Amino acid sequence: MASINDVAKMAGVAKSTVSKVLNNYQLVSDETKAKVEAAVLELGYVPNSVAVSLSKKVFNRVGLIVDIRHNSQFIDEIDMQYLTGAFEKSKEYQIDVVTFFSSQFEGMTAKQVSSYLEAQRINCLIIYNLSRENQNLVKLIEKQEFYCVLVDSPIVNKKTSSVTIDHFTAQYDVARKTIEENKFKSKVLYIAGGRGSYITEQRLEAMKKLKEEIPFELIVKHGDFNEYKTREIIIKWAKKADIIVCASDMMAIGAVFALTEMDIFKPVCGFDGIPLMGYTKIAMNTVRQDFFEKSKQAFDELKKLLDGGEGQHIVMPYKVCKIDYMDVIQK
Amino acid sequence: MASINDVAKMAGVAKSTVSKVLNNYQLVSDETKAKVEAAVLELGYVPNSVAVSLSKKVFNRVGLIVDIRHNSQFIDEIDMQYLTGAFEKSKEYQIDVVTFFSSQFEGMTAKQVSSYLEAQRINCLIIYNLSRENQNLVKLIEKQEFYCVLVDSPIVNKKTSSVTIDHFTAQYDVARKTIEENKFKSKVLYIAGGRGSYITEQRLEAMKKLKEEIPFELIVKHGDFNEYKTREIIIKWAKKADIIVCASDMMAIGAVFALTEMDIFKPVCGFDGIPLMGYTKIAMNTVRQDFFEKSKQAFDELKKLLDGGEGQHIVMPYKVCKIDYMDVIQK
DNA sequence: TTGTACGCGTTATCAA
DNA sequence: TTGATAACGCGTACAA
Repeated sequence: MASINDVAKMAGVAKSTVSKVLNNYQLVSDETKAKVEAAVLELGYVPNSVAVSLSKKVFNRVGLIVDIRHNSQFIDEIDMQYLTGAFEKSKEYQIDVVTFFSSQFEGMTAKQVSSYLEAQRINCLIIYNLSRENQNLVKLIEKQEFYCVLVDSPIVNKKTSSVTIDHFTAQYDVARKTIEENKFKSKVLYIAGGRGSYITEQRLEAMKKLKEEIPFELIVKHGDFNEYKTREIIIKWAKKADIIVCASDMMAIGAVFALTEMDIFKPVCGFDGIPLMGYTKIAMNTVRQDFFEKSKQAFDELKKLLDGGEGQHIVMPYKVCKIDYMDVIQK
Repeated sequence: MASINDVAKMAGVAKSTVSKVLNNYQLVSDETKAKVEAAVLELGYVPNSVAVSLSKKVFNRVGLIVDIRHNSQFIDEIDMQYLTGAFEKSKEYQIDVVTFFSSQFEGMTAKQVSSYLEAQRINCLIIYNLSRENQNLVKLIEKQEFYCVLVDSPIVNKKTSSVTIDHFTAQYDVARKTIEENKFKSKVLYIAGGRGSYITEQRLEAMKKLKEEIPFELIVKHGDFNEYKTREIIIKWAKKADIIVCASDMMAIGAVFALTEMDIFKPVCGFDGIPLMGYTKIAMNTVRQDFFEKSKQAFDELKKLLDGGEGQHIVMPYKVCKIDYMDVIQK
């Protein structure tokens, strides 16, 4: 591993001059610049990022906080899409990332979380699907000690941006479509996500608006994005409903499988558009969003913040459609 | 962020003394030790890892190389299990990890890969499911410039360990069981994985042995672990076979779905035991292995290498069984 | 047992 | 336009 000293020696200049060339200072003659660049190429010199960070006193490291729920053996593909998107961007920008699971922070105070992250030299966060119940993280964002980008939570301040789809309109669209496609629709069972999650609240609001417009009787139960819990709700409540609207595909899959076992049929719609849906061979309306792209966008926003930009709100597109197995496996 | 100087000042000792206390040197009086520890606690001092690495000249960073295939929208859960296992251990050992996709290194020379990794201060690798065709990585391992742990590739040297299940016996077991359960078994279609993959070769050997023992006619086709390709193989060859043995669950799922569409039934067995299988509601024999655990074990082996141990070969357990939806969602 | 001084690889400042 | 030198925070030989 060649160091800056080796380059300086080979180019016959001082190491501070090498540093200037590398960091694009103005006051360097073309001649010495050329000499230095030749030496850099010859030695295959790459600056030692550790030393750079020590000297500059800033070490940009991004903590990715993913809300992986370990209550099923199946690891949510959504989070995987989020992570791969962020990994890709981290390579592009040459910024280190560290992955965390939000469960890690439960039971800690905001102060504890903050020093835990500081100890790992993390100064930025991308938080996916923050729950309002995660008080410590919410406080962290308010304190603005870290640069933050929130995916699917509508908080913005000077150091915090937000990247999300319009959950309200999306839920409205997919539910309206499903309800209108069906003959019996006087009773709708809505299986909401986890209490405290921002997206849960927005989606629930959409259902309430739709209820006024159509109208119908709305039964709301919380499935907490948990397939098994949804299953139990279905067993208990499905008979009372004409149509079942779920706030996530995972819950919708749980609902359909439970209905099948009960040997009754009710229209169901989901939310997310996950590829797994293709494998279940269930054809239901859902909201398709590009998690990979959303995560990449989030990283771009983070980069803007690091470059001195102010926090802003970004809205990404979605599509109401069905997920087909053949489309999924062909890419 | 308190530094070692702050601690020294508060404790009224020299910073080198603080360092000694922190690094558990023997020759420090209990009295000063107590003073220093009190100051550390008081200030919430955590050593600056950047400065530590610069000073020690070693920066342990692990590159995780996963073989995510982007030829399907569905991201392989196996890799996700591998990554989460490694992430968990990285926190336990306080060692940084960086995730790479093997496709990134295709077309690079061994030298290029090596300096690319060096530039990122990576000195360890965990490589999941290495393909023999990835010549640059194979050379890297042989050169022993990095501490390596290979998951599912049987290479071991001084700086390289291997963690794997017994693919030969596992493939033998599941195929034998499936064949014996069935009446017609004179022709077996074996859909192998990617050419060049170590596991592909071991599993294929098992089929050849079995063929001699039972015996039956063995037709071998390469599905490259690709579901879509498997589909095409099935459409072309399924009629010629009594039983279909697949070298992975993803391929097995592709096979079953294709057979269903062709409206013919043939027994199929898979390999891996992925939770996705539960969602397809297909009941087939497969080899269940714990990817999460395998990855954690791999990290443990890496730690041993870093602590001065020699490379060794670790064999993990597996189980021949079926994957049930209800088991999957309940955990 | 404690403290001093130097090195690690880089950037920033200031004098030449 | 260049070069010498002091930080940055820590570990460690060596002197006290």
